[in-house]
Amino acid sequence: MRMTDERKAETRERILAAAGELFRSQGIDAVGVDAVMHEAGLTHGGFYAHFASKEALVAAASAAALARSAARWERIAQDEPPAGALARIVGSYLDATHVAAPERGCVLATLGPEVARRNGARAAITDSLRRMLSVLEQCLPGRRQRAMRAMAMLSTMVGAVVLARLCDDQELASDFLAAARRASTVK
Amino acid sequence: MRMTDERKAETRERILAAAGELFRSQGIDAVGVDAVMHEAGLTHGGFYAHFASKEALVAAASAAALARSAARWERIAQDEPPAGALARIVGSYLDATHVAAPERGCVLATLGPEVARRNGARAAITDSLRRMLSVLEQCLPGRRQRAMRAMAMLSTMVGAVVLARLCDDQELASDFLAAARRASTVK
DNA sequence: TGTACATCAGTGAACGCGCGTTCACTGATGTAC
DNA sequence: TGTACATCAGTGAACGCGCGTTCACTGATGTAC
Repeated sequence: MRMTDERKAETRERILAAAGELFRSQGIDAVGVDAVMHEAGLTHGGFYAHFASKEALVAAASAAALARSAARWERIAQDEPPAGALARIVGSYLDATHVAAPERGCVLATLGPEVARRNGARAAITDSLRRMLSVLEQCLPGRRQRAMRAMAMLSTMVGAVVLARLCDDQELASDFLAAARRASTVK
Repeated sequence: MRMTDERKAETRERILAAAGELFRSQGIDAVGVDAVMHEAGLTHGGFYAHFASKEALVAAASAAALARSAARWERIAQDEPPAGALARIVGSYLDATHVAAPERGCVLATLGPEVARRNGARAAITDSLRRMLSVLEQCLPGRRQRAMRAMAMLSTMVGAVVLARLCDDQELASDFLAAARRASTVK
């Protein structure tokens, strides 16, 4: 069944995508290698042709998933004027759709604490985290303390999504999003 | 070895405290019932005299740990005038000591996404979450939109601690804390 | 162009291990006489 | 007050199960002649 290098790379991407979705929706430790491979349409034994260990997959999948978010933000910032880009980024992040779909959502809010405990994964996402901060910084109005304001804004966004997902009460959840939106735009 | 009801309750508290620390520092799925019981100075078999299942422990330990935070905030708000209380609460939350000690830190930032995936635990912490919001609201200056501003502030605090723990770079981590402190006090 | 061989992504059975849970037990303590 | 019994928190061996990882294999495809 030998495939060309290109097809192998495609399979690897499929495994990464499956892992990214499953880890985000169920948590890293709750998802086994076999579940990831099954989701990717393969059997579990083939996993080690692509990754050295589950830890390596965790790092690669977290990094890939966050890199997608970073790339999307960068695309928005290139296509629109700063104020509009910022509104789009913040608006889509602090949205009930995002809260309801962790499997496709921001890794910072779905896996933040879990990734923070794993040195490999933590190191692997740092680059995307900086890229996201940089996009916010570029889009922010005014000149003073933009880096700091970008960090505070990202903190508010991540925290609001985490807290909205924690709420048993739908109304409280959407209040968290509204409050964070207000804090991020009125400024 | 029969103990009086009081001693049984003490043992239960010891199990809850051990679970609270271990879950927060290593993650819920990474900590087994036997590790919790060993940390509490007991053997694993006795666990089921206190809890119906690991899930029940997760809910009880998360709730107990967050309730401690809520009680501490309430005590501070009672002992000090609003502005001072707010500064103390925010200052100790957005502190490098807090970031460095997840095992004793706020459950929202250490286990937020993990608890959000578990219906039992999520329901169990809602009360403490509301109490914490209520304390912030009481301490906030001004009258307009206090509930909303309290939610945005808690979001910023939780997000900043999550992100500071994610940073591979110590300097970036303390920048997140400083940025969140600034956003929470300048207002 | 056709044939023989080498490659290696993916298969599926098997491994040791630690998990959550169960259970027969034990022995210190509370209760009844 | 002293003795016999009941209780049940805690012990430690055992259970079935799913985990991460290994490995002999297979067969479609690339390469050499």
